[in-house]
Amino acid sequence: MSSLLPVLALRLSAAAGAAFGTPYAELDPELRAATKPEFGHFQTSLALRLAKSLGLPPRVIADRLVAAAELDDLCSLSIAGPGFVNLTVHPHALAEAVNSLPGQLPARGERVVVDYSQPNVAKQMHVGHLRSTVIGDALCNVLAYVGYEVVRQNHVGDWGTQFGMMVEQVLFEQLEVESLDIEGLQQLYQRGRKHFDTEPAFADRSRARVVLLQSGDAETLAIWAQMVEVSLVEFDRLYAVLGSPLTRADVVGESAYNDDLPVIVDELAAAGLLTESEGAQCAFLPGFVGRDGAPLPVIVRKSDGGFGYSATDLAAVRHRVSDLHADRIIYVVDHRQGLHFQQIFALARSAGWLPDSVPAEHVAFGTVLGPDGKPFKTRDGGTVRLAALLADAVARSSALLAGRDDDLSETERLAIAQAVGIGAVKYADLASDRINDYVFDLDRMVAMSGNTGPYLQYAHARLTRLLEKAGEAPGVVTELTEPAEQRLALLLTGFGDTVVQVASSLQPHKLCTYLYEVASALSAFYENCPVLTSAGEQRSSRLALCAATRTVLHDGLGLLGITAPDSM
RNA sequence: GCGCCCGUAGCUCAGCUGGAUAGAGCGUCGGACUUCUAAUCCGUUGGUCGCAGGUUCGAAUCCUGCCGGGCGCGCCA
Repeated sequence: MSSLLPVLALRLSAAAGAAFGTPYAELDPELRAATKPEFGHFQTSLALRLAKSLGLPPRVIADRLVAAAELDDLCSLSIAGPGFVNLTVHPHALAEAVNSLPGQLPARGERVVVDYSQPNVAKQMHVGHLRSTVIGDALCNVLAYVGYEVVRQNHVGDWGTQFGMMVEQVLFEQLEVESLDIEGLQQLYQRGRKHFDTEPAFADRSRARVVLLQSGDAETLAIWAQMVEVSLVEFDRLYAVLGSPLTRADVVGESAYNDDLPVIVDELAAAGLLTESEGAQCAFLPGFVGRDGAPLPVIVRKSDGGFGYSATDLAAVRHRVSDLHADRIIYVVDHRQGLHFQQIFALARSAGWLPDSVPAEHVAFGTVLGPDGKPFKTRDGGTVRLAALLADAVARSSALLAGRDDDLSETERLAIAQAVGIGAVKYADLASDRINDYVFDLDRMVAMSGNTGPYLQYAHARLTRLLEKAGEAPGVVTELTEPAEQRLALLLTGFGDTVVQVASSLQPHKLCTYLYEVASALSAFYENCPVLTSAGEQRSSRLALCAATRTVLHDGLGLLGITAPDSM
């Protein structure tokens, strides 16, 4: 017994069954955290909801429920208001629950494939990639925690017509690609684009070069591979700065599906799902309409014979189910691609590549906005480089750190500034519901008060210091007398349920909200309950409570992909 | 035109598998440092939950219709 709520809910269901007949034991009592301290720790409105079907006044039902409940060992029950049943957990049961907080759940024998980050070769990573990477990392951690085997897939944009143009420009300029960095590649792209638009002969050569690339011409592939390499070096660098576990082993770029694309089209055609329309091979699915109510196609093969991005996405779905044996597929991609994924999932199911037993979910997220409330851009309208953004954040936290008088070494200070700056950005990205847009505001992100990363990190650092000073290893929680310590203990027991909920709803902000509540409860505890200056059993019990809180904060931040330094 | 998403305190956001007087933070104002790290804490101020109907014993939450905003709707991904 460790997570209180499920146990209490089960017992209440049993009580309903005993009092009103077996079928009622199936009812979820919908046990919730009490809305007010005077209502105890949990509350249920079960009696109110049963009033109609039982034909009895709610309070009578509540009376019988309480009489039938066998909960004396865990909590006391009371009836209040129109018929709410309030549960107040006994301190010893609460203490026991804190002492046996569950960790990572056992393997469930299911594999989840998570597609996220998706940077593009020859382009600087920007804020859009930040969101996908940060949210994707957090979800991978959470899914692993609840027992999934997580397979990361970084669907890097490394294929397509623009690479024909870029290779052609490299040859034209007689460049050594190895000498370029990511910025050099991006500028090369811009020169190539201009060249393409102004010189028809070059445009023709570029188109021919795409064919060479896709058919495996050695010289073309070599130049392309160098551009990919330069880009991956940069991605690796940024993942390191971000603290993302993504590696090259997770990169399965668009190019990886090149050989599958004809097969995709053939299989769709064989299944009778393709129609030629305006020279393109299209799948028209029921329920998808565009402007003027016209049927909306999924274009798998373009009129010029090339494959559309939908073909690549379909190949990826197929690969993930049949080769990677995914039991669940997740795409962390911005909300504007919602319709696209609806189409891909529907078509993949029609084609038999995606069985009904495998859920496919588009984890959509909103746009990062600038101070003007419009999509985040530099002053001249350019893309904000992720590298610059992160450097700014670290500089900001570093400046705050510099204002403190402590005895940290320069390396320690740097490491903390890094953890706080990056943590601040990540937390801000995760703290509100991902579907909402948010304004990128560094001042707010690095603030030490409010629902921010630094605030949580600070709570963790204080606890670490306190436990170091204690001079004894924390034992177990034995007494919880003060309301502040009960409230904190109660919250700690909700950690596991919160993580399970996030694994299901794929909403990391629920974990943020929970951790913030823990940190707030810790503050109240801190104010009201002296730890180091208390004595005897009270001291050791409070130390144990602090240790448990520190673990929850540390692990919770870890699930969010945020480092929790031991001092700040 | 059709579709998806959003609209809660001055600002930024929780709450929305319906449940007791709608919660935080920031900001305002006022307090607490020979610190369990004041990068903190406590108090104060503040809301027609976009509008109108409907379902219900009960609606910020569910349904319908509006209003306002964002995004999407065939060969970019």
